Amino acid sequence: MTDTIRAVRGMKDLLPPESRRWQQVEAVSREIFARYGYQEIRLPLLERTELFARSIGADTDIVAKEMYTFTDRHGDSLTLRPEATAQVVRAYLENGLHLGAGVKKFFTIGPMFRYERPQKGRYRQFHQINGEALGVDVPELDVEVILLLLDILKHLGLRDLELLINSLGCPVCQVDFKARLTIFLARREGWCDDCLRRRAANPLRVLDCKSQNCQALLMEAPLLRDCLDDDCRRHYDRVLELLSRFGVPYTEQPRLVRGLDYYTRTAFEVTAGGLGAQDAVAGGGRYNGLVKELGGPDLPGIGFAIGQDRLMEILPEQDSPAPPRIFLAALGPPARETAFSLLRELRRQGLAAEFDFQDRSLKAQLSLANRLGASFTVILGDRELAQGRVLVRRMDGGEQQTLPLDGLAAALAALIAREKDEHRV
RNA sequence: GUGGGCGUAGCUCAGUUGGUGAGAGCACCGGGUUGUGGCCCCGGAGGCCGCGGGUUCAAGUCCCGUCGCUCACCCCA
Repeated sequence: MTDTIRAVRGMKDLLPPESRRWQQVEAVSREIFARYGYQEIRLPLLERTELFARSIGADTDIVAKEMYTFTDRHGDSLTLRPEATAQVVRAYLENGLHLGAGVKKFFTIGPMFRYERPQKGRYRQFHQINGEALGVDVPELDVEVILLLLDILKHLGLRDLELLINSLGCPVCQVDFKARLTIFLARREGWCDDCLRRRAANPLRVLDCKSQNCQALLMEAPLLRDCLDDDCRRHYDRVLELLSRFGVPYTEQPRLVRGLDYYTRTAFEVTAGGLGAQDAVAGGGRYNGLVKELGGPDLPGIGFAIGQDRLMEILPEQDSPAPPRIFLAALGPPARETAFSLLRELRRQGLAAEFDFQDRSLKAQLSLANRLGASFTVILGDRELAQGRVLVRRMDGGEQQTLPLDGLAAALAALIAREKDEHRV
């Protein structure tokens, strides 16, 4: 168009009716979180840059090139959060939540920011639903987190999801593995340019290169799971055992590495069709070194993030019935006066009511009522006003009845209640 | 950052080898009912054809540039 101001690249307006579906997704999530004993925390969108630099890893793409970072008026370097886990840990420590014994379980929902080229399923402002459990490192908790995640997705009506899982081991295993992998990578020829770069910076990333050629070369690469020490091995085996026992289908993905440096042991991803190249709807894993890294005691943690924008893309259609609405159609100034008062009265009764703020013909008003999905329209003109009555029109059939203006709110409430009962049957 | 595709009405899109007046469907407004919605019929409003430059007698159509959107790479949710 002309030079009207547009939304910033990679950021979108969320409009009705879609906004309603987002609310529904969030409501379902909250309900399932509550069932599993996870409580909501709401966190700032802005943090000191150092928090992310230290937790996510200075060499990761997120930190190296994707953060929205700026200096505030005080000279502090601040960053719009690119992910939630680091923040959750920060809040956990800052508020002394780690001091009590046992597991602490949280969830948080909100926007994250990464400066990337937008594409399908990837935006500069995107939205995550996060679950985090801190303080205990037992395989049962890993399984709980995965079950929780799958439960949410299932309650949202998603099917045909695939759970990919791997163990990244602990830092000790990783040192061993990286050494072996580095040797392997150096001995082979034919890596793509990106992998040559990764080989130097972070060899683990070579593992999930999408180039067919590199994947072929990787067929004989050492596997993380062969480098796990006894504890990590036992932990991983137990996770898999429990998943099997609960009948949760999974696919072991020995080359699943994930792009944040803090992951240890269990790492997982949920993928779905229909998302294009960005097919991960959710991902997560254990982060046993993170709390300590951020200055706290050596406490473990595990969590996941659901990509809400991607989730919305694959959500099955399901139209929720519109709430019953009453529309007030008024003809002429005196009737409009009465109608406006009546509008307030109906709403005070808890009824959803609306009227035409433009003074238009009855025809136009009924047409509006129809568009809004009103179940009843109250018609109020001079004739009705003179008799102290109104016409009440059912919008689905068109039958009309006359009701006294006195006590109209209660009468309509009764009508609506009966309506609801009938729908339930 | 790199590459492909696309920018015509609020939305989805037509627009033939460049050739009188810029179109359709949906949505919107009005009429067909003196005070009665949906369906139907009639009418109306709404476009610097993304922007700038060039070629040409003539550009929505061809060329260059630019901005934007989109998909993909990188990487992740």
